[in-house]
Amino acid sequence: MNLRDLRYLLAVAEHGHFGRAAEACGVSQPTLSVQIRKLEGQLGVALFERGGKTVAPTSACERLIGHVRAAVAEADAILAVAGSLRDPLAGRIRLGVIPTLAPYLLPLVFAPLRDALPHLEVEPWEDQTAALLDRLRGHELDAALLATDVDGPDLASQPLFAEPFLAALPPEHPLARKAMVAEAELARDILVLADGHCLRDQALAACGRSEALGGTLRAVSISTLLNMVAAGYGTTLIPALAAGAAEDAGIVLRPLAARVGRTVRIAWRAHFPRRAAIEAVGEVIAARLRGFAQGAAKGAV
Amino acid sequence: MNLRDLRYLLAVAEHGHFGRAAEACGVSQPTLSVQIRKLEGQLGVALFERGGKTVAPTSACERLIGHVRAAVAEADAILAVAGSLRDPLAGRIRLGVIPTLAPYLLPLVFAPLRDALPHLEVEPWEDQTAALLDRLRGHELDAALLATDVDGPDLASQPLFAEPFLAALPPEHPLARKAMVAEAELARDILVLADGHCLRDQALAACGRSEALGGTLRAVSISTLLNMVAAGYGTTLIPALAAGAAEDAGIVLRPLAARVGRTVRIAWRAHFPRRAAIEAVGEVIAARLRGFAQGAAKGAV
DNA sequence: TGCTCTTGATAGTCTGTGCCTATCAGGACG
DNA sequence: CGTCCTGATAGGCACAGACTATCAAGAGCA
Repeated sequence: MNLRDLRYLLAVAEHGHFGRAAEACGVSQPTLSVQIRKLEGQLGVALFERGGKTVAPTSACERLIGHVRAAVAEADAILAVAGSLRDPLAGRIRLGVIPTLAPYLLPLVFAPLRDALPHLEVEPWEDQTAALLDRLRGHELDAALLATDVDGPDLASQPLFAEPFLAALPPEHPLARKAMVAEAELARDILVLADGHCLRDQALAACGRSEALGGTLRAVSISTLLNMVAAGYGTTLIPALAAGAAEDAGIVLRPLAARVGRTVRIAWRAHFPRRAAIEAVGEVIAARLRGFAQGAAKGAV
Repeated sequence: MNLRDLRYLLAVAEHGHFGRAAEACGVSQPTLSVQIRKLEGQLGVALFERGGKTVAPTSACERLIGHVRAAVAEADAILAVAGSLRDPLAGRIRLGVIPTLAPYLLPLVFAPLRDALPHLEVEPWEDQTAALLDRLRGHELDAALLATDVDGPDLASQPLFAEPFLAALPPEHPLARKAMVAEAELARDILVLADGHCLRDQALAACGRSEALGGTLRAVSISTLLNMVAAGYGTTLIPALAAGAAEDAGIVLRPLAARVGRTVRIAWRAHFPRRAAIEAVGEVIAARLRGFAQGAAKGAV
């Protein structure tokens, strides 16, 4: 049994006439005669009573035709839905974003994404790098915005923009009097995020330490860190997109002598079939942040 | 797009593995790979993301799969319903019966029909011959029990049993003293049914008249006729199956000298596809009435 | 009654497609 | 680094579905 046969059956039932049904189906009349007869053979029931001039559906046909209509309607629905899904720049993209990026980047790119890709529904998911990669590999996410390289042949990625780090100092800190801070100078009293944040490792590496300061601080967000710095507990190192939040907290920001920073990139499964959507999202974000590396050093976003 | 392809799609989605899905479908793995890929091409969307070891449905696939399941389920329903309709001795037969036969025959054959053809639902419809033939030709009935020959190449029929006529007389009627009545003797004061009843014409023909007695009587049933006879308004001629009703009304019945009668037959459209059901019904009725022609003359049914 | 028109069925043929086996390619794992 | 697993690809075969041409059966009409 075949969907085509079911359409033929519907056509004959509707027209009550093989010739006109064949015309409606765009095939020849013998084709319809043969296929309907074959269908009757497969089903084991007569579907039509062929009289001299009339073709009338049998009661068996009437019992079946509701299901036939339903099957054909579902098949049409499949085609219709597939048609609406055909646009690679439409649909939903589940996008993971690391916590040190999400609160500062997403407000910047939401409107551009909506404008440039109106049919793409970007659904953000905030978590740490390792969790995002797990979800990405587990098909729970389609892409992720990370600040680290990704490895493994199952994933691919593309850099979007460079984000410098800035020294964040309490106003009364001695280093706040300098126009520029050397990374190593922060090592003495730097505060870093909790385990699992890529920014923690990057900040420690930047100032030449391999271990965090002893202590119980387990800051889970840059926001917490900034409050600690503002209260004079120490210094820290923040990504440039968080500059606005830092200044709002009354913190002094200084560029770093070696201009260290991180590269934000978008990652996806190598076999993900809607790569075009990923690349479009990445391009919109990159365009929004273009020239950011230069401007950020001067505090402009 | 093909129902087979949809089943393949469901199998791959369910197993997440082309090889095992192919085994479940009873085809080779390359067949599935090719057909799924072809389906993706037809739909214009990727359905599965093939990773190194994993096959995961895309979001498009998840959007479509409900319709796919529905289409396949409807197709299965078609097969299941067709299977249940396959028995030619099952289903519904709309059976027309003429009014001079229905009230006397149906009570006799209902139980035998139910016993012999338990899956066949015989739905009686009572009307005069011409109306029954119209409905039969118009596919509103599947068969009809008539007492006349049918003509035309579009209809076929088969005799079931012979039903003699009996003279029905008021007890005080002069003819009631005779053991047997010659048909012509009834002509003087015979009462007949209204226009359209085949029995009217047959009764008139039997006693050699071509016109009914003048008058306003338009009896629409044998029952009315019997009441008229019982009241002494005249004589009539009834089919043997109505003998019981006549005797209940206190009417004297006499066999006819020339043994005229009618033949009850079943008629159907020549192209009606469930001829087996018709013939089975006819055979049950004929069997029930077998030997009736002889017995009826003696008043036994 | 016989002619013609309509309509579905049948025959013969061709092409496309679905299936197979054999083999390749890429990634995982010891 | 070789081996296994898994999906993709290639080549060949067979059948199904489509076409054209034609037949057969009824209906309508002269």
